[in-house]
Amino acid sequence: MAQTPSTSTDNGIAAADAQVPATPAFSPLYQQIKALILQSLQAGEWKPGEAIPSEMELAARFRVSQGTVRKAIDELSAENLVVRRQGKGTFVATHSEQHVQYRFLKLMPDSGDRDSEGPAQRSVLECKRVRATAEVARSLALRSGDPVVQVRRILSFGSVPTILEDLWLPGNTFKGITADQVAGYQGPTYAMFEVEFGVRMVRAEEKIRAVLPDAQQAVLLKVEQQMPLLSVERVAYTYNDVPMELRRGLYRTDTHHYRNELS
Amino acid sequence: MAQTPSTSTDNGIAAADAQVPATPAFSPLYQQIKALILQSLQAGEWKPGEAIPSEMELAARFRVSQGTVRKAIDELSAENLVVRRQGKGTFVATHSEQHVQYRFLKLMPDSGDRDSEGPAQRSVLECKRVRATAEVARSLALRSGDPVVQVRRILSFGSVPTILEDLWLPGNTFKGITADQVAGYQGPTYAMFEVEFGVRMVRAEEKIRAVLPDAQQAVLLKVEQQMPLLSVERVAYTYNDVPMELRRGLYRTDTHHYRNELS
DNA sequence: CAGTGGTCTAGACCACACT
DNA sequence: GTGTGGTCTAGACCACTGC
Repeated sequence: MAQTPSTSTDNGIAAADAQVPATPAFSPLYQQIKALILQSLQAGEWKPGEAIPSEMELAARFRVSQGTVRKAIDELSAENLVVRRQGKGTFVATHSEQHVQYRFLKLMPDSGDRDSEGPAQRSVLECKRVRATAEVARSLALRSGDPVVQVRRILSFGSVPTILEDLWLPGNTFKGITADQVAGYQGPTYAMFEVEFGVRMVRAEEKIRAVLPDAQQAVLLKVEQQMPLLSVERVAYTYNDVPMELRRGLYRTDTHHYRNELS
Repeated sequence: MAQTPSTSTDNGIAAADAQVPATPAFSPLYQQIKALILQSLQAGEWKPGEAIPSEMELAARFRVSQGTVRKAIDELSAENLVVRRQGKGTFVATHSEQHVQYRFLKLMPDSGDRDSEGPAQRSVLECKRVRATAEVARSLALRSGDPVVQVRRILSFGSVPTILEDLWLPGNTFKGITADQVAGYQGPTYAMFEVEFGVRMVRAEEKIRAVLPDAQQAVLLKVEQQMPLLSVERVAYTYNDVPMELRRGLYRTDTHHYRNELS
């Protein structure tokens, strides 16, 4: 990693042959540093909420300048993997105590903000071991029939059932998860995943549709079957784009709306 | 703007009194540079698609180092106001010829990508001068009764009507807009706004709901009234967070879905 | 006070695009 | 080759936090 301003453009890739590389495979130093920090993050060298070493320390460890470490951390920070706090340090991001609770939930009350309606009440209807259907397996990069945990729950705001959700989790990683754990944990469920299973969700993709509930769904949400609902299918990923959760939600949108910012 | 490493922390804010400032109002140099570049962008000093001066030139103009200009442009680039191209220069972002056509349209075909289904066919149903309702006025920061232009159109993919949209535009800025302009322009409508009216949309907010169409909407989209549709209400903003368009779309989501990425 | 992240500079060199 | 953005360094100083 040592590299002075007058170093060659070698890049650490020991070419076994002198053929013209199809891809130059040029990767700036700060990207390599970023990858190394990412590895430590992934390996759990620093736990969620903890501080990572200071920029100077990391610079010394990797034998690069502070500026290079800085640029690496800049990107990690932009990806919400890490949070900088001036005067204090850089901390591993966490779904707990994050000033943005419910980072992945975009449903907002039509009037007021999320604080004004208070926290959601959760009631877990089911939490059972099942085998992955072809569809679930595809989303979670498993094989059909692999063990998964399915959780069904309802989120209510002001005692009005608003979200009906099904979660599918890889059975091996979430071995022994119980309904009580899902229902009883204080704070976001993704925070519980961090504490109890060491799984940190880093990003997610959602596919949104308008649908009508089936008979059972209508009963559970206490709405008529003619009421259109938002169907939100989410796949959440840990590090390295490994999918770790499939979630299908039905949202009432008569008093709430899904809010999105485009740029 | 001249500031050497040993400059005082003055910051250009000539304090009229010595009271303790409620807000320190500290703004780093690069933020001030960013604001200046933003002003030039807004004033139209460089047109969409054109190159802005090189980093070295801007550094000389503002009497700061290249690194400081660089950080200013970094943020403008992150906000999609400007596009950097190594070896060529930095260009004013545009909705035309942007490799990401339809930057604000998140509706995707269920199978394949947007290229595979080809461009949308547009048919403009209406384009008329009206007076702003209270609701439209609120969204566009106008007063009730102010002149606005309302456009209604249908977007079809593979000759299947998929989106029914109403657009409201401030009448003063979009004076003289015609249905032919909206329908006939090659490329995104937002690109037409840039070329014909000098209006560049920079960001947008959307509120999404599931709804059933009324009788007229169902006829126009050629769907049954029981088919749930996505209602997408968008407010698009120019520079300085000035709202310039209100758009209400009804999306079919039986063959398409609204795609969102969370992080 | 010391330690952290944040800003700014000056200069060198690299990768890329055009001519 | 020239000019552009992109990377990297070294060092200084500023702003914030907590001891």
